[in-house]
Amino acid sequence: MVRRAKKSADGTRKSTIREVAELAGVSTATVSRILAGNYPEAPVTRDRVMRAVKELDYVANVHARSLAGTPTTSVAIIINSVISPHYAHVAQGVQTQATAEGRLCLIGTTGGDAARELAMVQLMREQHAEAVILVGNVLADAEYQARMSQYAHSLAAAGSRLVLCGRPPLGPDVPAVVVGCDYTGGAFAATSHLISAGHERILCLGRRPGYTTADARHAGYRDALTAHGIAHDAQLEVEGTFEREEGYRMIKERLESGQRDFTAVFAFNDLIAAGARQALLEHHLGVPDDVSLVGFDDLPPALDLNLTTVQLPHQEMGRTAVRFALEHETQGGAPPHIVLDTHLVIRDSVSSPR
Amino acid sequence: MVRRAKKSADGTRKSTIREVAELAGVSTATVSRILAGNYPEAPVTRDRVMRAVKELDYVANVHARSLAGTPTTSVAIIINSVISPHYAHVAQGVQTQATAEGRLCLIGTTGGDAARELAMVQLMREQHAEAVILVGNVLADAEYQARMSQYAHSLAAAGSRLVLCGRPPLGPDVPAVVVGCDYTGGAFAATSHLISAGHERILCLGRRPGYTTADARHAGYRDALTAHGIAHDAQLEVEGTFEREEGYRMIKERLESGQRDFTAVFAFNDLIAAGARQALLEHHLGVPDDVSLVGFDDLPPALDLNLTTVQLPHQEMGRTAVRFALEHETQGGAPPHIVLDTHLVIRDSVSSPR
DNA sequence: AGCACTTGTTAAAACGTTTTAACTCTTCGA
DNA sequence: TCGAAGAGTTAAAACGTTTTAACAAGTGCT
Repeated sequence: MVRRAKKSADGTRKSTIREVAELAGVSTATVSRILAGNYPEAPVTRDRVMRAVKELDYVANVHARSLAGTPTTSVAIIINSVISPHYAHVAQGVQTQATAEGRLCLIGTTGGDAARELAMVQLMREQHAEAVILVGNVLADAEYQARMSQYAHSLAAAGSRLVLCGRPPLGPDVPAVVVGCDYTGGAFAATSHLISAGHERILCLGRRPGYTTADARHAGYRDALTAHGIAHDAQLEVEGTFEREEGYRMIKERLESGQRDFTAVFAFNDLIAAGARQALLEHHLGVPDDVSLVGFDDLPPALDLNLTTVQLPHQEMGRTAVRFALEHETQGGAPPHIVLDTHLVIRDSVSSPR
Repeated sequence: MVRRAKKSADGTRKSTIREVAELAGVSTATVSRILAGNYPEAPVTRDRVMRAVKELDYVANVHARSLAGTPTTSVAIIINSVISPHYAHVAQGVQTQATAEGRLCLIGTTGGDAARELAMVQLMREQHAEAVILVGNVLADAEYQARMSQYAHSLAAAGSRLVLCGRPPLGPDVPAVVVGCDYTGGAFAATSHLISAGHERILCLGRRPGYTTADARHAGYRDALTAHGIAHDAQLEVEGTFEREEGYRMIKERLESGQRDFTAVFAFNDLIAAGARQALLEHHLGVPDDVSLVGFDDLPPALDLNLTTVQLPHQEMGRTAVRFALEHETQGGAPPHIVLDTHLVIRDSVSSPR
């Protein structure tokens, strides 16, 4: 019996493999094989099938396909926000590599909300994403450890894989790939650079105890001071988040209260540096003539500000995350922990103190 | 007969609705209904089922579900690159709205390559995305018209919908939603602002005949000159793409060849403005003291440069695209064409000519 | 001619859901 | 006491692929 194509309400008519088979006068198995191209096939049949496919504008139904065997391969990335340069760059790396490896890229944003993160992870798990990449700054407390372990196991149970990008690793028994970056080393280099120029009173902006990325940078800052025999001064370590407005606020508040007790500023990211610079300028302090400034990230604002900063391999992190997530998939063994390098980019925002 | 859960190679064990049903001592139909919650259900049964679901950490298989009825709902966005601020903002809007409407967001990048765009559209079509949103600058020639029409029909045939975001509309018979922005009006306002300040020799940067976004801005520029009775001078209209380096190049080449024949610059986007500004500074021309500068987009660099610019509703465009794509889905009628407004943001990069 | 391959094709059984139609109890009104 | 209506549940039929196992038909070797 000939099965007729069903017309749906809106007049849409998706063609099925059956119709193609009928039109070509072969079985569905043959069509499937010819399209997959992994079986011996007679040129004549092949032609007939291809012609039918063209004619019907046939596209295989992914859902049916996934169900039957060939699982759809996609990689998911979950970030705070697409418009933050750092996340955008990592996402670009993930997207590029995913495409290169023949995978589709799903993207979800959380706005920094742990509940939405959880929901997203669930969603991606339902979608059977091959890997779920979580990126970003986070409070690394016990609650975090527990939540991530749960994600990792839950995903592993569904045949997927958790990747932490720029987040602290979990235990060795937890099945999660970790891709990090030597933040501490970068901060050490940045601070050392200022010290070499003769600075000793270096303000650091963006301290946020408990948050991994901030902590790592702070550690590098302290290490550099120690290495050069300079005592650290807690008064010079200002707390704030990683946003432009915060950089502005931190400097502004300090200058307005008359604390002009530093000759250089190390901002924990370029956005903070941009805000800080604006506040400095408003107080008639030039960069680098009056105050030296070093940032972190080397993202768009840096170039316009002529900012000496620490370059991070943002895109490379994304690419690496995908690469290892998929590679590791096939092998067994302990999940890898990769650490990428950073390097200082010297522009024109540092000079010697007067 | 009791079917046992299959163990896959890596020890993974996804639980099926069958197992849940067995554990709860009911049929799969009941489990499905209780989870969907759209049917009468006895509290006792409900409890048993929910307990079983919890115990097995059961998550329904999307593919099976889509195949059987409830189609998975996702929205796809295809852009040049995630790291370009404009695209990132639109993508953020799409992501936000998609999530708000309970949809997943797929993302693909093309790098500006038409072939990859085609491949992406195919891919999204296979994925049964409810809507495919194409955003960005494009050469609006006949080939474009043909390609887009093909996309639109192909997607419509698959029950999906094409959305053009910041791209020129196709014919009225082509099933594509168009979300645009009043680029011409914005450019008119920007140019008028310069003219009001007393400028008559206004350089415009980023001309690119045939490319829609550039053309629209150019039209606004010309209109403003005409409206104020100033004759346009083709010598003042410089060709270039929408990148920072190009802005730098355009000004640099001009100044190095001694053509210091303008008092103001209208850059077709903020990146161009950033590059232009750098070149101006290198030639010891201050902004706005020596040369006035207006940009377009109001994206991150603008704030740091204190740039007067035209604000575009980037995120709103993304949100609107999703909203109309999904809304229109249910109704019939001609596909909508929405045009959003722009407005001038005045900062400190314009002054009167000396 | 008989046998063992290879080549090309197919019918039918998965895959894991949702949904249709049918079935069994209760309950209630007449 | 009967019949109808409703509540709760289920067996079985989709959904559109891939894949397994089986089967023809052709080829070369003895």
